[in-house]
Amino acid sequence: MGLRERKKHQTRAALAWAAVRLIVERGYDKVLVEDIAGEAGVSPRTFNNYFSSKAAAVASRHLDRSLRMADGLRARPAGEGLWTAITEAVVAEMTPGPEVTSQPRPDRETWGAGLQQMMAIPAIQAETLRAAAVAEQELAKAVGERVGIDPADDIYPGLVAATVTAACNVASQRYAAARFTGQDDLETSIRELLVDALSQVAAGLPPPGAK
Amino acid sequence: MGLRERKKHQTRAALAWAAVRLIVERGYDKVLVEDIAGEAGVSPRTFNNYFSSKAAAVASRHLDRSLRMADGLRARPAGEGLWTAITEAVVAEMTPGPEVTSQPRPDRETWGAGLQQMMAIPAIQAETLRAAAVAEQELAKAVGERVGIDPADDIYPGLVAATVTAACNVASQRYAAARFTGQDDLETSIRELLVDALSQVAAGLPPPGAK
DNA sequence: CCGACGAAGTGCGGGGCACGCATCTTTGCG
DNA sequence: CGCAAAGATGCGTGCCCCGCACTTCGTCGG
Repeated sequence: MGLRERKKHQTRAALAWAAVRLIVERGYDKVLVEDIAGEAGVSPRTFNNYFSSKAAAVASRHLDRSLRMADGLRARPAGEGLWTAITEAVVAEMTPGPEVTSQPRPDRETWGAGLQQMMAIPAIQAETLRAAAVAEQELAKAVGERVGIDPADDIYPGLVAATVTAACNVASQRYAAARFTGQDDLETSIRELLVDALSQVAAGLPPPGAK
Repeated sequence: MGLRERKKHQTRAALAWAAVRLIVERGYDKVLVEDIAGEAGVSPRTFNNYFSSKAAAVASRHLDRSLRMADGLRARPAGEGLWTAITEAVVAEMTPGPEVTSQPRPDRETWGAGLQQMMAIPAIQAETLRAAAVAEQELAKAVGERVGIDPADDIYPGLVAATVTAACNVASQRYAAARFTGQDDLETSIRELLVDALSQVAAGLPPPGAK
């Protein structure tokens, strides 16, 4: 990869990160495109060469993460069961790294509150969901490869991908909600939430004694 | 319901419908808010009293339909199995009424092409997904009522709702794709697609001989 | 090594859009 | 019949998104 492409990725990442950081700190409508561009050291016009909106910049991180899930799934050993492979690939991407968990507690709470504010903005929700939908296509391909079914021929890979995405959304939502409730021994429990949700959908969600 | 509220609903419906019709006919960026408002016999400013954007107006029909699904589920007989009830409620809302199927064939194809164009616009996709997500909450409540589990206590209702929504999305997507492929003996097969997708997710999507 | 090519960054300008605010009109109710 | 509330409208503003033209700088063939 040449210098050119590397700089491009750097700029993209800088813009996306700046967008998230500033918006979490200040609130969505108190951050101008100008601010984000400035933070990343480029002109405002350039921002829109990378992202079609503020919301898209924020969602791009989610998109990238979701795309890495598909890659992660492809990287799982071939002998592994489908749902085990999926669960591992998902958990690997959804677990916060040390750059988060090593933050001092009060900072993390401030950040979490800001994050919730941000995710409450309709435009952000919409773009985030769209990002998930885009990545879902890629996930469907990866699932198709693993089980040997072309997504174009059979609905199965698409259904698995959609279901996995849905389970992730529910789990994250619940994770965020629990934080608000107060209890936050959740550093590990995001994993548990995901494992639980995925195993339930894999098992087929039977109605009566469902749990 | 007083006259006031009825007029409000009328105006809302007129705006939403005008938005869809004009955009399908002309293309998203060749329709101004002004046009939609004019079509509905209301001032441009009023449009934004009802919808926060063009895309939101379009998605509102999807939102309403999805909300009716939750109501439809509540209306199913109590003895009926959960997934049967869900399937019926979903199919009831997703089946196009006679006002569509009675259109002359060429008109319907033109309309379908325009619809696909519209659904290809990122902003529309995003808002549509968001509408589905909002309605999903309501669906989760309805599921919770039916199985006697509070969505706040247990993840199950949320998972069912999310999974159902996902299955619907996959089915519609596939329905639209098939139309593009040329074969359109699909008037009934949207039903079959839904039944198939829902039964698969209900059964748990086992990997090997999945079909 | 160099020169042309093409991709990325930038500045400018315009068409809309979303919304706050003040005002006018309609509705429902006592 | 008249008034309080809710809705519709008009106006003004700040921002956004993008098209276009121009500059800058990696990249690659000769």
